[in-house]
Amino acid sequence: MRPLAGAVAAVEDAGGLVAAAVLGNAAAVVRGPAAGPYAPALLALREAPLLAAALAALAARPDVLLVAAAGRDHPRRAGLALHLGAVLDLPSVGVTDRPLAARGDPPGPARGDTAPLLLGGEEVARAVRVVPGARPVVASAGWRTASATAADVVLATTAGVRTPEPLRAARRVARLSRGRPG
DNA sequence: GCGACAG
DNA sequence: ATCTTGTCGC
Repeated sequence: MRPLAGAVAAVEDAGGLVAAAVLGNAAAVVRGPAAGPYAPALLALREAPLLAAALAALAARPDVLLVAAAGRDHPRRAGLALHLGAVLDLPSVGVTDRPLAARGDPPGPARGDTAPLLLGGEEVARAVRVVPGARPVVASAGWRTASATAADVVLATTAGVRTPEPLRAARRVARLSRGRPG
């Protein structure tokens, strides 16, 4: 799994979003209206269309897609990260600050320590300690990926900062093109 | 004041 | 998500 892509959406204004996707040095940005209002567990209905467009605008396809949203850690086991992977037919991983529906004990204090996050007795994500002393990150299993893989990807794309590099890059691109004409 | 459920 | 203030560590 070499090429890793990251995708995030930022708020442009009331009802408007800017979606950014990055793959190595390449980046794609798409701006447009949100497909719907924000509602917990229904994020895909709001951001999936624009994110899919941004990812489709990328010249190459990644081996794994990282999305700033939940994957299988979702009431219906189908968060935005899962939707995007399915629609684009790409293995995907979800990364969030906190679990949406899954529950579990916190991971150990050392970088690399992980703890399972369960939903109905099934492990759907893993709490990952990326930075010692900082809150763990949630690595959610996505489209065709297991939570262990999600945790591996998160650790492989981070060093001293909690957020995976592909997502940081995408967020930066999105914010830079926000608030401008075009 | 209470609770808090991705972004 | 986004904004802002304040504190801490390197």
